[in-house]
Amino acid sequence: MAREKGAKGKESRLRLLHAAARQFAVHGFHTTKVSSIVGEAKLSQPAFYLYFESKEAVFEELVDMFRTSLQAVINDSQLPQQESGQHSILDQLCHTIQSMFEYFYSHPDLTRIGFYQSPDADEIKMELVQGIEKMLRMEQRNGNLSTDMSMELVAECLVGTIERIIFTQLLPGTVSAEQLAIHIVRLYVSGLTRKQSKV
Amino acid sequence: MAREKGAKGKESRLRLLHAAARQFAVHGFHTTKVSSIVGEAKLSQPAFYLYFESKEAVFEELVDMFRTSLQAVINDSQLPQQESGQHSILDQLCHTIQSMFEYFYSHPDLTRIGFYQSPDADEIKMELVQGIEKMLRMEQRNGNLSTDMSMELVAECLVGTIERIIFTQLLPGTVSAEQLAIHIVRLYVSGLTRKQSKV
Amino acid sequence: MAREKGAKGKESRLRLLHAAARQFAVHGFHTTKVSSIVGEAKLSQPAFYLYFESKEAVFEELVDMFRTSLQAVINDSQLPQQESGQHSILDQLCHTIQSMFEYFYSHPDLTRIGFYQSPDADEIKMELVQGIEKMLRMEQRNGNLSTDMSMELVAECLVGTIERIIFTQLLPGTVSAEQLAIHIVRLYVSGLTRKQSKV
Amino acid sequence: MAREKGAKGKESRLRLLHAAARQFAVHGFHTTKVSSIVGEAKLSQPAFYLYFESKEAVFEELVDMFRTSLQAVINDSQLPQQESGQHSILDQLCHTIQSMFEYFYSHPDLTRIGFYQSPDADEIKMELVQGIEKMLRMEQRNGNLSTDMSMELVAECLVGTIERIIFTQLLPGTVSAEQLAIHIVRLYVSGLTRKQSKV
DNA sequence: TATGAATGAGAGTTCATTCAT
DNA sequence: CATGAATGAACTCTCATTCAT
Repeated sequence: MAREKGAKGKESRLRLLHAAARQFAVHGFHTTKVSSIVGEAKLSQPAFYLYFESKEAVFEELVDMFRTSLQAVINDSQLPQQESGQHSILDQLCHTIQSMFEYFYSHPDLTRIGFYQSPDADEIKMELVQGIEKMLRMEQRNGNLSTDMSMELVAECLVGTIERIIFTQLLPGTVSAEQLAIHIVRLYVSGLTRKQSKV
Repeated sequence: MAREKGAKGKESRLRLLHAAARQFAVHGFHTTKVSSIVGEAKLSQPAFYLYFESKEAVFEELVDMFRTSLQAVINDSQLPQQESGQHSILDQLCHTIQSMFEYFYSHPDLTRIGFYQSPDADEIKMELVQGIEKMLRMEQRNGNLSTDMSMELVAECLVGTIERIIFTQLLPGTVSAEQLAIHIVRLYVSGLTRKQSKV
Repeated sequence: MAREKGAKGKESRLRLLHAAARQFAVHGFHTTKVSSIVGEAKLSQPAFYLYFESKEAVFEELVDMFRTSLQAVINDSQLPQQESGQHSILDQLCHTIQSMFEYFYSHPDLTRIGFYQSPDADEIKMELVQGIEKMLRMEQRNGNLSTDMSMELVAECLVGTIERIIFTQLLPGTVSAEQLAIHIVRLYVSGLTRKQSKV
Repeated sequence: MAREKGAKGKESRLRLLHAAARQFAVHGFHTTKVSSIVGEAKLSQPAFYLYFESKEAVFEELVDMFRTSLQAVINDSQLPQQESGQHSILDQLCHTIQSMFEYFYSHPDLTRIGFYQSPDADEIKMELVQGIEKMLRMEQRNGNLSTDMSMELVAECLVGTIERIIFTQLLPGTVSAEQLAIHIVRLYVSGLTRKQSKV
């Protein structure tokens, strides 16, 4: 199976993958018919099975792509050099969130699939929570954050926020990734009370 | 059709409704088979159609129940009249959220359906956002909240948080509705910075 | 599955079973379509799955019926009381073979399936060989048979003969079960040479 | 189409033929996929259609090879001219059967196909029956065989035996072609009764 | 001579839904 | 009020076969 080698084959596979992502994102797994996928990809149904084992298999492939990319984004964005100097509080977190938002924004279908449609969604979000929790803990250790809240709970809250914001603000294009990241971090850091925040 | 009256009929209908809620909550709409619903309700398939027009119809009925109840909870919890003096900031919000959490906790299946499974989930959450936004605006007008953040955005963030917290903290029973409400509101009001809040 | 209880259900199941036997016997497993089975049984395709798990399942059920019945025939026909007196040589074998022939004749479809179409055919025939070998050994011990041939080989030969004779003589109705049994046993006992046999 | 000439072409064709024989012998016609045949032959699917019209066509070609060869074996082995005196009874038959066994043994795949898998199997066996019947009749006319049995029936019995013995004794290599031929003929000629035969 | 890529046709199976009782 | 029995419609997947190179 999947003996394809040449450029044409790879292109067809990609077309199918994109079409599948679109359909799954919009209609969900069950409502998406293989026939619509191949329809959008302008191929016949058997062609689908030339490149994928089953409808489930493509779905999983897409979910894995999302999952892997998301992890990569988190890891890669963690790099910004921690200089000795005064980077304002939580720059790191803000930067990571912005990077994630940028990824989500440029992969809306995968994001919808990975966050909404997949049975693994919970797991994926858990991983996200853990990543964020780690960052929060670090800041906490650095003395930048209050010690009387469970950072795990805060991370959960933040992930919930992120998740929702993606679909109501980011993907519709209402607000930019950067703005969104800034707003959210400021909110979480300083809260809603009058005294101005410094972020 | 066949508007049933007797007690037995009503009971059967209820059994089906509960069974459906359970199945939908656990397996989602498409994966839930009418046969499993009637199986759990210890009735036959035709009996199902004696009480409901279709599989979709029960689902919608359940979603509507959730939607309506949620609205009621919001409205009812809004009542505690603001007495004379200084009730600590955002008591109202905290109370509302706690009431909601209590409702969610006692109706986990409906909650899962209304928040996760339903195509109307977005709408329902929007309504929730609006309710919360209204409250936040009021506090803002009362001078209790910073004016340099969009209360709409904050409401969105808060709803995202609530939504996630329900499934990871509340329903598993890890934290009580009251505690959860307090924590969340404190987080949103005071933020994560060192200086302790008094909420 | 297969919740059928009433008389009508049982009758439908039987109709399907017969139709399946017919179709499998004539066309073999792969060429037989579920659509032809239900066609012959005057039912719709879903009805088929009301009574059987799959096309393979019916097939196996039929094979098992054949296998079991065949064993039963062998066992039951082994009973004829061994009197002290002179029952002519190999009466027992002859009687068993005749009983088998009678069964085959009255269940031609099952026989075709069990002997020709089933992947288990080899096993079934092996069982048959063993049954016959046992009888031959008994006669050998009784001093009725030559000791310089492997009874296992003879049993194999005999089963081959039986198998073929069924389809070319018995089922077409050319020769009766009784006549056939007598001829075969006589042939195997006395051989083809001039000196007359006494059977 | 495309009557190929070159050596490479002929070799590819042969490879396919062998692969097909193997696959058909093991899995039967329907379960054998063209893809497995070309897989075993290390060629691509279109290559298959370069040399054969269809899956059915190869199958028929193989069956025809078997059928023709078998006839040839029978005819050729009939040659050993009956010399002067008393060649022991049924030497001819024994020799023919041995020749056939030798052919079967060296062409196990074709044999399985021609005897088991082909729809023409019945016809092929009928031809075999006729060949053997002719020989038996000749011996009968020569006064070597009893006259009170139908030689047609005996031929049928013998073919059944041969058929089975091939797959349970010959092909597994348990017994040699020569030994097998001797045993069988002795059995059919002298039977199972005590008085020893001299064949 | 050979193949990567593609497809038409069809099979088995599932499921929500209804008929007859 | 309830069910055993049945079905229409649809969907996923397979396979022999061909096109274009």
